Amino acid sequence: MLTIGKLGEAAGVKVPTIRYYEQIGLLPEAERSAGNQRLYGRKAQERLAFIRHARDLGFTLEAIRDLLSLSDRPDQSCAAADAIAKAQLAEVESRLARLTALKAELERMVVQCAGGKIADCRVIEVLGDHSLCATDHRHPETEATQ
Amino acid sequence: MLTIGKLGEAAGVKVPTIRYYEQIGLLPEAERSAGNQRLYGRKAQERLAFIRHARDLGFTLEAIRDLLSLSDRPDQSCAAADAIAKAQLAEVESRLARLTALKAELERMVVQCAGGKIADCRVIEVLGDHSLCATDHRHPETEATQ
DNA sequence: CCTAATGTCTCTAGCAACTATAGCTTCAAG
DNA sequence: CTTGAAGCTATAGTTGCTAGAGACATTAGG
Repeated sequence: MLTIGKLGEAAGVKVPTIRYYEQIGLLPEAERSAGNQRLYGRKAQERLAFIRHARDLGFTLEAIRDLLSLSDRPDQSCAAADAIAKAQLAEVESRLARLTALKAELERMVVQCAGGKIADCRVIEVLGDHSLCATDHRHPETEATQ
Repeated sequence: MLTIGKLGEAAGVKVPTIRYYEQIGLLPEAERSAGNQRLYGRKAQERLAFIRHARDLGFTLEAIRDLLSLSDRPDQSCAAADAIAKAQLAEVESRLARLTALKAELERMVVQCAGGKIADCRVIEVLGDHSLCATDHRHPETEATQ
């Protein structure tokens, strides 16, 4: 059995984050030692690794909650899991497209800056006037973290 | 002079967001009408457009605060503005790289899912075991919004 | 066996950048 | 003159954590 610190080290997750996951019900309430400290077995370790990995892939905690409850029912169809992953892929692709446009615009800005005075600065000028932009990078939909 | 609603419409910014920007000092306190409603002139409109555009390009409010105070001093060197833009470009490039790796991994996951039962689902399986991954997408640095 | 240094406990508050709600006042149209 | 939209303030909620305070538990060394 691992203490919370060892578990965190093993999974690459900070201790308060583990307690937070428990608090929001993503991890079950841990067993406690005689002195009221949390103890974790292999199942908890796997579950935390799952969460960590899904977070690394950009899934929201809500999506992970769904994925976890799906993985608890191995005999069901995996269509739902597939749909969640596809949605995440679509999300990533859309952010990728957007970021690519941003990158182009920022590069243009930076390259054009001649390094003189603010009054002649392309960076400031372009920021003040979207019509100077080549691409349409106007914030298209709501974005998540990362 | 525009009311806050008209200003928001013109700039593509929601009304509470404008009030929020004023609250955190990104916009100056607006003039008020006899009935205590905010009124905005062209200068405020330009400033808001600047903020909006910079937000669209992914700059943080903190960076925008700096850029705005730079743009208020036209005779100074634009090196600082250039540096902020370059930092933002670097940030975008790093997120782009990360998202590209995520996309590849998600695609692999989704493609391999045969659409059977959860027990055989590649999506669930891969999430549970990072060593099944082709790329190393482990969260490398702290990420900002978008 | 005692002490000091960690580690863990709970609880609360904070971060970015808004968004939403409640309960009120003001304004513009008919 | 009335009604409905738009404005006002103030507070709380969102996501996914992170940081702090103050108290208890555990462990390594002397």
